[in-house]
Amino acid sequence: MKLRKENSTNNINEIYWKENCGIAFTLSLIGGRWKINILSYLLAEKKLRYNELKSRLTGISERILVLKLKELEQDDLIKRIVHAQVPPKVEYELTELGQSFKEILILMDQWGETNLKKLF
Amino acid sequence: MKLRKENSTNNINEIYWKENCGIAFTLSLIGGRWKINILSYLLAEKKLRYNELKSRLTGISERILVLKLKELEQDDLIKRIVHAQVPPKVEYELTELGQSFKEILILMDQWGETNLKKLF
DNA sequence: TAAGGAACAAACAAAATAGTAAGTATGAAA
DNA sequence: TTTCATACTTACTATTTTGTTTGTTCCTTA
Repeated sequence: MKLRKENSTNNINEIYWKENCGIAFTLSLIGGRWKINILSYLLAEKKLRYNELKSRLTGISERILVLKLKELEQDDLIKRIVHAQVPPKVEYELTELGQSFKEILILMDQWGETNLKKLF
Repeated sequence: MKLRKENSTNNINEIYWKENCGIAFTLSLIGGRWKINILSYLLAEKKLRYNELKSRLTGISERILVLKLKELEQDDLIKRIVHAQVPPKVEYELTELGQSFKEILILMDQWGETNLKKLF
């Protein structure tokens, strides 16, 4: 899944900062275009199916959705619940760790909404 | 400075989310490998020269440092103070808007430090 | 007159992230 | 027996971000 070059400067820098700086560590888990959106939908709606997430995340491709869900699961921020059915039914929800982002997400949302308005 | 393709799906998605989601907007300003670190050093030390930032940001390249400082300045998060001297002296400090990130930075730092410890 | 410091700039290259399009598995319903 | 729905894979391509290297400017001091 990961194709990161073990010893690229980029990768070395990321590791260094993740281990030595709380903020960098935090950002490494929720950074990028989609992860916070996934988290905040799950925060608001508790439990969502794959397709429900897909339709809410306007513009996301299936590949990226699956990829981000996997990464979030590996980092123990979300939980994957598989129902043995046909057609398949898979639900996602936040773990306890995922829930602990709540405050940060709320603050980031407030900051964003406040400052977005200034631009329009 | 920007070489973004006006109508790549990637760019379209970013714009859509920036305009419609506070968190996405926030993240668009502080995301990436270095920006939050720059902000938090400036938050802690008030005012820093170019070289001082460079030496604190272990591993950063000059090109990226300059680029990120420019972006932060354009987004009005930091202020560039030029002293007319030779050799040059340029200082950076947070704007008021930059300062308003304080709470978020602190929370992200706390979250990170707490959860970093669990890994070691 | 040559070297030096601070803060960049420019050309190029590598790495990482995101997107596209087509295909797979499963069993039930038509 | 073919179609259908859901939740993905896979192979490939494009875009974006990050890093490397070398060079510039300007006055100052040796």
